Amino acid sequence: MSVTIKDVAKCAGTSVSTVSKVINGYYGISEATVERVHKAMKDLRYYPNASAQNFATRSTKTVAVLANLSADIAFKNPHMFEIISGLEESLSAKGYRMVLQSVEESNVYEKTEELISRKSVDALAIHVSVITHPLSSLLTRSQFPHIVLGCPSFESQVCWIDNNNVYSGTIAASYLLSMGYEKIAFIGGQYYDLGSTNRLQGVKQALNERNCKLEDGYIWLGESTRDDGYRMAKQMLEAQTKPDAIICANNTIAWGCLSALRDMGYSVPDDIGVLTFDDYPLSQFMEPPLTIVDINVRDLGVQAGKSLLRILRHQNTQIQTFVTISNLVERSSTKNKKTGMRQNYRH
Amino acid sequence: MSVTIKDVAKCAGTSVSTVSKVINGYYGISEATVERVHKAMKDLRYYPNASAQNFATRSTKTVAVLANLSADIAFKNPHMFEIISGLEESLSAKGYRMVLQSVEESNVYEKTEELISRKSVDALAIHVSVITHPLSSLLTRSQFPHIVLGCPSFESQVCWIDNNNVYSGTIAASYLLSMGYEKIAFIGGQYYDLGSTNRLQGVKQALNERNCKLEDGYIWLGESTRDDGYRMAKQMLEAQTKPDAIICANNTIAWGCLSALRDMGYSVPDDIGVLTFDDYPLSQFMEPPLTIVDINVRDLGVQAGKSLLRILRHQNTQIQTFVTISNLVERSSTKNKKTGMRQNYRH
DNA sequence: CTGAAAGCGCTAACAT
DNA sequence: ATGTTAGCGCTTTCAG
Repeated sequence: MSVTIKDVAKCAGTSVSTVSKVINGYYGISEATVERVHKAMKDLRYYPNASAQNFATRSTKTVAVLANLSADIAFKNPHMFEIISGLEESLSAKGYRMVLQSVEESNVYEKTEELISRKSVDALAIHVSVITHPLSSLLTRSQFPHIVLGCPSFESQVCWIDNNNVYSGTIAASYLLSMGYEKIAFIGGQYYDLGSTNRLQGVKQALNERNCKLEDGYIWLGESTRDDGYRMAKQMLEAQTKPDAIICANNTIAWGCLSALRDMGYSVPDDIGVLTFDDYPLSQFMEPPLTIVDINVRDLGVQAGKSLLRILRHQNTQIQTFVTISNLVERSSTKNKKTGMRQNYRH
Repeated sequence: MSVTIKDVAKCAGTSVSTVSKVINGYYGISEATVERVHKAMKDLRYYPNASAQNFATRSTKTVAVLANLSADIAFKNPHMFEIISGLEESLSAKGYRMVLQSVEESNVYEKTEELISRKSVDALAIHVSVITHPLSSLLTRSQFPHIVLGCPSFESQVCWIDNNNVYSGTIAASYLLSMGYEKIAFIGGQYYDLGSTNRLQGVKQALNERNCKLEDGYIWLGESTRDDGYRMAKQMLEAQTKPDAIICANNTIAWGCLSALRDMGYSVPDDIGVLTFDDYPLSQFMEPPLTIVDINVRDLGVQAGKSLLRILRHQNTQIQTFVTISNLVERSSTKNKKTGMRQNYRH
C-alpha cells in the first residue's frame, strides 16, 4: 500500500540500510548515492513510518505533560497553558512531540507508572498541582526523565523548575527605591502562600541591602481575595502614617488595594505608588495601568523544555532545580518621585 | 532487559499469541488460561510495549491538535485551551492520546502532510485560526480523519464543529421576552464579525416569531472594543427612546455598554436590562453580575472529540458539520419585569 | 562506502 | 481452545 524504505532502496538502486543511513544523516555515504536516495525519496513521496522508527529505535520522541484539565481550567489557570505552550516551543524545536494528558491526584500514580512501563513516552513534565508523595518517590526511584512544573510544597528529590519569587521581590523593591520611594509597604497572602511569602522575603532583602527596613506596621498578610486586599489597604492607611508605595503580592490583592485607595480619595501614583506581580488577569482592566514585575510564564515552559532535553541527552547528570527570572514592566501606577516623570504607555 | 510478551507466555506456560489474545480481550480463551496469564502479567509486572503495539496494529491511538501557540496565547484565547481540554476528555475516555503541536498558517500544510504521511497520528483536530485553503483541500483530498475546531470563514468540504451562535441569539431574545422585556436593542460587531452577526440573526428570528421586531434604531454595529461599546450605547440612548434591555454581542462591548449606562445614570437592571454572551473575561469583574448566554466552550471540545471518534470508527461515514448549543445563565443584570423578581446568586 | 541480515515486541492469520 | 509463524518498516551491527 504505502511506500516504504524498500521501495526507496529499489528505486535508488541501493540497499535499505543505505537508505536508512541517509535518512538519519550518517556520514560515510558517497555524495552520489546520497543524492540518488534523496531523489528517490522525493519521487516516491516517501516519508518514514513514525511508528516503525519509534519501535526500531525504542524511543518515542515524545514527552507527556500531566496536569489536571478539569472544567474551566483554562479560565482559572491560563498560566498553566502558557507554560505548556512554552514547553511545546522548546520541545518541538528539537523534534520532540508533546502529549497532553489529564490526570488527578487520585490516578496520577498509576497513569505515570503505565506511561513509564509501557515506554509510551521518553520523558514527563508534571504540573506541580498533581504531585503527590508516592508519585514523587516513583519518579526518583525509577530515575525516569522528568521535570515538575512548579516547586513542590513538600521536601522531595524530584527535578523541578519554578520562577524565582524571592528575586521578583527584590526587583520590585529595588525599582521603587530607585524611583525615590522610601516608605514602602507590602500586602500579601498568609505564610502558607509560598509565592507571596517568597516575594515578601525578596522585598525585605532588597530593602535591607540599602539599609532600609520594612516596618511591621507596613506588612499586612491576609487572604488572596479582592475583599481582603481592600480591607488590608484600608486598615493600614487608617492605622499608619501613609506609605508612599504599596507592593501587592498578587493581582487579586492589588485589585482590592486600588479600590480602597480610590474610595479613600488617594490618587495613584501621585499620592501612593502601587506595584504588583504578573499581568494576569487585571492588566487590561485596571486604571491606571499597573507597574508590575512580569513573571514570564511562557519562559518558564521554554526553560522546562530545555532542561528536559538536557536531561534526555545526559541521563547521568542529576540536576534538581531550575529557576527562571522575571523583569519589571513600568507603567502608570508608579512614577519617578525625584523627577516627577511618569510612564504614559499603555499595554 | 524489560519484560516482554514472551516472558509472560513462558511464565504462564502458553504461547505468545494466547497472551496477546488475553491482552486484547479476545473471547475464545478458557477461563483458566486467562487467569494464569493475568497472574503471570501481574507477577512479572508486565506492561505491553506501546511502540510495538502501535507498529503491529498500524495505529497510534493518538490524535494531533494543531493550533498556533504563540506568546500570550493562553491569556488572549483561553477558550481555545478549554476546547482542547474538552477534547482530551472525550479522547482519553476511549483510550486515545492527544498531542498538541504548534503550527502557523505558513507551515501548517507541510506539518499536516508530514503527520499524515508518516502515520504519526490517527486523526487531526485543527483550530480554525490556522486553516488555509490548501490545507482544506489536503484534508478533503486525503480523506484523513479530521475535525476543524470552529467554522471556517470560507466555503470548504472539511468537517468542522462550532457552537451555534444563531441559536444563542434566539435564547437571549426569548429569555428577555419571557421576562417581560419588550423594547430590545442589540449592539454588536460589524457584518464581518460572524459571531456577532449570527447572534443578531438569532435575536431577530426569536423576536419575529413572537411578532416583535428589532427597530433599526435599536441595532448598532461597530468595533468589538470597550470604547466602541461605550460609544454605541451612549449614542443609542441619546438618539432613541430608551430600550428596556440591551443585548451585547460580546463581553468587550458589554463592558463599554455598562460603563456608558453607569455614566448616564441608568441603573441595571432597574432602568435597563443587559445581557451578553460568554462568561469570559468579565464575569468576575462586572457589577452587577451579568446574565449571559453561556457558550459552553468545553462541551465544544468534548463533542469534537466524540465526533472524531465516530469518524475513526466508521471511516466511510461522511459527516461535515457539527454544532453545539448553549444555555442561559441568569444573574443580576436582568430581572423579571412582570414580577420584579431578580436573581441574587453570584457566580 | 555499501549490503545482508538479525532483530525491535507485538498482532493476526492460519493450522491444529 | 491454543500454538506456529509470518510479518509490521525501520535501525544497526557486522562483514565485505
